[in-house]
Amino acid sequence: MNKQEEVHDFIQNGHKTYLKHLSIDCVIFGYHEHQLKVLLLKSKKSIWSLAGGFIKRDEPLLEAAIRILKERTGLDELFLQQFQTFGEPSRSYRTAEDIKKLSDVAKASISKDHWLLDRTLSIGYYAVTEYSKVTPQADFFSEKCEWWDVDGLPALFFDHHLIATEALKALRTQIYHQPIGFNLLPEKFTLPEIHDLYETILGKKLDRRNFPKKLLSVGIIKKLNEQKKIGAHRSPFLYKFDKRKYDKALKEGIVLAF
Amino acid sequence: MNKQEEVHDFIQNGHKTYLKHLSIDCVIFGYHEHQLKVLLLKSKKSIWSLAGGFIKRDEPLLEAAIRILKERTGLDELFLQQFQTFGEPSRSYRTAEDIKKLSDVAKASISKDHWLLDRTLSIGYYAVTEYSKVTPQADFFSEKCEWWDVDGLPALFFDHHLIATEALKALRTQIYHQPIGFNLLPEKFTLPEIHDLYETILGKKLDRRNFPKKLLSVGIIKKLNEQKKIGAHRSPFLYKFDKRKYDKALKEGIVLAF
DNA sequence: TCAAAAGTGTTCAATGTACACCCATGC
DNA sequence: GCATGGGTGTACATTGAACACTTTTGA
Repeated sequence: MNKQEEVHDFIQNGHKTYLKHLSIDCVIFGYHEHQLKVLLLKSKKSIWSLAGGFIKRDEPLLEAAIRILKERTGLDELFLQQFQTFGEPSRSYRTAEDIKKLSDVAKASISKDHWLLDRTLSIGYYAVTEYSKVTPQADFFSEKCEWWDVDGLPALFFDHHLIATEALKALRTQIYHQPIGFNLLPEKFTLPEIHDLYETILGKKLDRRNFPKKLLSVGIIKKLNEQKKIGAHRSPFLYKFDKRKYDKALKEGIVLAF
Repeated sequence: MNKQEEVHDFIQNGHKTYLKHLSIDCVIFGYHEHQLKVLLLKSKKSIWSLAGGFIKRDEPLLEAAIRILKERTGLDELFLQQFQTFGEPSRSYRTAEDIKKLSDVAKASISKDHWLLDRTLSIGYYAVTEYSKVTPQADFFSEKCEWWDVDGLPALFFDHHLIATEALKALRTQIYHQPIGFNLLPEKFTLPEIHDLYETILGKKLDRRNFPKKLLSVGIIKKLNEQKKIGAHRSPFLYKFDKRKYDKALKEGIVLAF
């Protein structure tokens, strides 16, 4: 199927594949060079939106989120977290006009009870990734797929601005209580690297000398006897996560104060 | 409509009123005399379950949760919190047999595509209430409605045991970051009363002298110049919440350590 | 030898934790 | 006067926060 056929098929037959009234929206955060970004999509005739999708009739919820994420980023094994379900009735009213923008299906063929006109609740997930790992890939709906600075998002579809804001809040709360970094950093990483990750996500400066104390004392990261060559400067030591303690902290929660 | 007719109508016509594939389950926690309980319902031919319900086609999600809660407890203005959405496909498969148990509708009238046989995702909310304020009230499905000790729940419907466990985890996490007590305690309450509330929810002893320090230093509670007569013992002072600071802490979050 | 980045430890302040004796009340 | 429950403060330990100079590296 070519792209146009795919869209057409989705509009005509999606209701046979997907659950009604429900969608998933993923807020995909990417960090890079001290910038926190969100991956947004845009279709030709429409506005920017989060990476979203529907849940297949027999698909586990988490698998659907992973699938949607993979369709957008090509990555799995990201840090992925359900954080809130959005259910205002007004959040999602589409018009036949909106659907027509998706493809050149004759407007007449969109009946009043078309499945895409239904009220939709959306289950919000957020993900975090190192953004150079991701090749933004527009899917069959979308023309563009780009990273936007979290502090400068454009006008967004529906309530996606609210979803993005809540996701950021949830991520920043979470980072004080769960370790983060596995799958976001290389297997062996330096203190400046992980320090940067935390500063970027929290959007604030963290003292360079105090920062690693808690992670080390909890045992989540371990210093290795190796250094990384970084060119014209002093070689930083490499560290790695202690997966056992990391997972324990993930499960039981920790209290960090930065 | 009498009860039997209501059930019948719900089974036959519910799909016109409610959203497909979606439900809400409320884990209603009640505390009383240092015991933390959960309100459970049981229908005649079935098993114990959480207080659940469906979302009306144009009803905001939160309103639906409030409505379901009110149907069960007669109370509104409870501490009510969305915490997770459950979406395993296997979580909710009913059989025509299950539906028949709800009423004496002829089994033959339950077609294979009956709306109650659909896969259902459930949005989990929890609530907390002082349990003497609640008159457990069986609804039109249920025969019994009782408080069960959180540590001794019976076998539960579907994945309701998981939902209850996750709710308790969420409540216990939340209580370290948001104030709780408003609408759960009388307008004026004593330190022993609020101390008891926290001990009951957390399921552990908290030092009587250290406990109020943080709440006082953050200004969430204020000491009044009045005492409560409690009979044969020394009269404890009354306190009340500073609603402005309470709400601020609710919104911005706090860090408590007990 | 210089510029850029990374390594490292101490002091002080705030917070958390442990702990026990006296007081009020009603019977 | 006694049993019960409530009121209260201090000392110590832990944690967090602030802060600057030295070392390494390659150009």
